Amino acid sequence: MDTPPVRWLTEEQQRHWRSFLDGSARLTEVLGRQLEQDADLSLSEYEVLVRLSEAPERTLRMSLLADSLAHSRSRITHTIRRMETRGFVERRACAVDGRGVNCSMTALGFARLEAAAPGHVEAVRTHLVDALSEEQLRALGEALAAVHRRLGEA
Amino acid sequence: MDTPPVRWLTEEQQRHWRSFLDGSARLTEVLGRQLEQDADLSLSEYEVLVRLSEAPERTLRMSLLADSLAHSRSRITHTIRRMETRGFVERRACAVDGRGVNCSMTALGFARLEAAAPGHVEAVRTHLVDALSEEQLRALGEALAAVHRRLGEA
DNA sequence: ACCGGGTAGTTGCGAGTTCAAGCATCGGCT
DNA sequence: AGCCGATGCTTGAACTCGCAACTACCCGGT
Repeated sequence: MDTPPVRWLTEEQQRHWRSFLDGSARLTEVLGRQLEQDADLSLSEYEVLVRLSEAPERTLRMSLLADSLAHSRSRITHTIRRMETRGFVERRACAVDGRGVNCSMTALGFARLEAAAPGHVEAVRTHLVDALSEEQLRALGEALAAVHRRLGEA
Repeated sequence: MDTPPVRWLTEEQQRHWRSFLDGSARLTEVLGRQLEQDADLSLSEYEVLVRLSEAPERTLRMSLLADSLAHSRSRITHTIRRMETRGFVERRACAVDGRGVNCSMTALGFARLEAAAPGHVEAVRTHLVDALSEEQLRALGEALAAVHRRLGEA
């Protein structure tokens, strides 16, 4: 009835894991900073706008927004409330489900996204896409897709 | 004198970039949650303890701690202050540089790290290492190492 | 029709992070 | 020696986010 021995990581596994932790933190940090400075948007606000811009009617339910961004519901509520006071989005009750709330992007929000996108894409290129070979980028994406699938199985 | 056309990402590049953003957020989230619940430590507190445990005398300057974790100086100050009140670390003035502060891990801090490590390593295995092939993990680590190098060149 | 458990979203508060400002020290220069 | 910009670290306020509690609504079973 004793605990099984700990299966520590090899030195190499540890190195990769730390590279990931460190690199991803730094990467999202510089991308967030770029957006903040050039477009006065946080990375999550930007992503909210992107999701809305791709949705039919440029409108999404709060919970879909939350799920697709992997954010908590309360986080989305807070974020959207702030964006609403800035005039980028608006909320209205959902007709088919009395509990639901539809969030849609305003023209102002769309304009802000259009203004922010080129600089952001350029930054993603500089710091990620162009820093890697095609294979590396694919491997990176697929690895994290696998991680995501695994998480979903729980 | 007009701006060059935006070099948008291909659909595939976009997919990989989003996988990365999404997957890394979810991964660090579950790992942080595991630590929080099982060991009452945040992921950054855990990493502070790891760095200290590996340092000579189990002691590091505040700024080295900050740099090695890619955290802001004020973030480290706050984190260490909280950990100090919990008895995990202590600070004392640096002898050779009057401005510096040495942070060292206490026995209590070391014990806490030892208690937390097995569960954390197990979680890293479950959600990352065992979810990927050896090549995938290596590719992941190397990709982010490359990103890190590129960031340093700026 | 009504309960009851589950879902959608919001709210207040506490914990953590950033930002700007500040203090002390260092080290090169005159 | 004395200045002065740079470095190391801290502080307090503003802000973001998670948690738990709450309201409102949906839907299945009775």
